[in-house]
Amino acid sequence: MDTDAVFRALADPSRRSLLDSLFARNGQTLLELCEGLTMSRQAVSKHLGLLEAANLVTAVRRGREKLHYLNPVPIAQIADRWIGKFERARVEDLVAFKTQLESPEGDTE
Amino acid sequence: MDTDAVFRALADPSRRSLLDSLFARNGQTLLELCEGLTMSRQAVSKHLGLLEAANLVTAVRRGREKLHYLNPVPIAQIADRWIGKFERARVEDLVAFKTQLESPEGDTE
DNA sequence: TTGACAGGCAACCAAATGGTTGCCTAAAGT
DNA sequence: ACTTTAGGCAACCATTTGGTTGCCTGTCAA
Repeated sequence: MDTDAVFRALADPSRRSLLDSLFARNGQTLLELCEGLTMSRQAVSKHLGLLEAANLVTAVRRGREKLHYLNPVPIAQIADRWIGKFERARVEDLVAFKTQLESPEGDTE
Repeated sequence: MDTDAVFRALADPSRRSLLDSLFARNGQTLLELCEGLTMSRQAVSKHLGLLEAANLVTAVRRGREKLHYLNPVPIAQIADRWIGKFERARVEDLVAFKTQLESPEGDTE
């Protein structure tokens, strides 16, 4: 499990919004993921490649198209690393509270 | 809350090991954090600057030294973003299981 | 079988990043 | 007062990174 690949993959805003897109609708093709984006298909393809290498996205070929699925496991491992076992419940409640406070406004990223 | 700063701060292995160091012992000074590291003090200082800007580390000046503390909240927010409310329990159990399998060996990063 | 469509590969470019060195400020210790 | 110690600031350098364009492979439909 290559930890570094996960963090570097998450470092880019375009890749994060790709994950958001898959979180909203799982199993999209490359061209579907390109929709609404300004950059070229090849750019998106590269990003997906990094996300796959980091195991954040799993891809399945079906005929000539490729379906992409979000894999939440590496993300859960991040939280596991720096949040103490006993701290966890407290911090998660705090986060839920904060996001509820902020959500009425918007704040996408 | 600048999300991008958080992810970019986490993207670097040196910065992640700084967080590890603070997770092991909270409230360290710059020079303490430099111990055992190969890079220069200024490099570490820069890294800490990014971690502070991302709000992953909170620093308090005491006299001429500066104490650094790990803040787990932004990390919890990451998990919140891509792990569905109902998926969470399942994924966390899976991660706990996987890390238990891997832990006997070592695998530091 | 010919054309259109989904995607991959490689070369290339501008910008950001991690690191260095050198010098500066401020708080303690003697 | 002088020196040491903790840390900050700025300029600079090599490498990486995100993006582009151009071309190639494979699958489906007419």
